[in-house]
Amino acid sequence: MDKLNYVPDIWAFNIYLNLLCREKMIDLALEDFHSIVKKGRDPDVVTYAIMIDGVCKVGRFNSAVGLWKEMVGKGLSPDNKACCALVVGLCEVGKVDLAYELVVEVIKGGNVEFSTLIYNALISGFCRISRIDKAQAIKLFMTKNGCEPDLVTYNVLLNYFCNELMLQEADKLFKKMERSGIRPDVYSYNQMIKGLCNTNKPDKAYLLMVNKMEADGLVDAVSYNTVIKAFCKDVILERLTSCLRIWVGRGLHQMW
DNA sequence: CTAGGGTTAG
Repeated sequence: MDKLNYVPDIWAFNIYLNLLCREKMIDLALEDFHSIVKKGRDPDVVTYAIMIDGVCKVGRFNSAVGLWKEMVGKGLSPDNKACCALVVGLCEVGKVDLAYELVVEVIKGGNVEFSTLIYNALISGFCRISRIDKAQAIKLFMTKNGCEPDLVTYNVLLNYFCNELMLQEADKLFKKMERSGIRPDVYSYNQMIKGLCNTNKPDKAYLLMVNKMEADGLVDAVSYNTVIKAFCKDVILERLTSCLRIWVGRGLHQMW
């Protein structure tokens, strides 16, 4: 095309840039991206989404933020996919605050319909930095905006509650999920098992696994590993305490 | 319906 002096239209450019990004040839992609303007074509939202996704995938988050600001600065309105590229990319490395700060206006603007993906990425990001308040607020917001929480939304929150040993909350959420017509999957159950094991109830975890999960065909290596590890820990703890009891009972600790 | 993407566990 260059030889023939044709200037590719924006569609051709985007397909080409996407290919370069997929091949991780980011520097070349950026170079050609900048030449778009020189050749008289204006990058559009798709171009920016491709580039933002591409730079995030190679860990260049500052470039992603720069591209985003450039896009907004040009008066382009980011759509669902552009937002996803930035949010998913930034949340993956724990920069959820920055991601939220950048897209919050777009989300609250109400002009764009968002997929659950973007909400889930934000909820997961906030859970990871223990901002459950923020995560819950986003869950409420998505429902209000006509985007129902899905299996992943629930699993992300279950993961949080189980990690924080808030089992009653986890239980409540689990039931709520079932009431909403969402069938828990292996992830959901494995989170519950983890919660039970970490609150010293490996027997309950075992029963859940054998009775409920096996029956539904929802059991995998993670389930068994979690329960086995908990049982092992219990046995070790039991023996350790009995050793210590004898040790103290004989007054041996006073010799230290 | 000419292009861009995928979030959660041991």
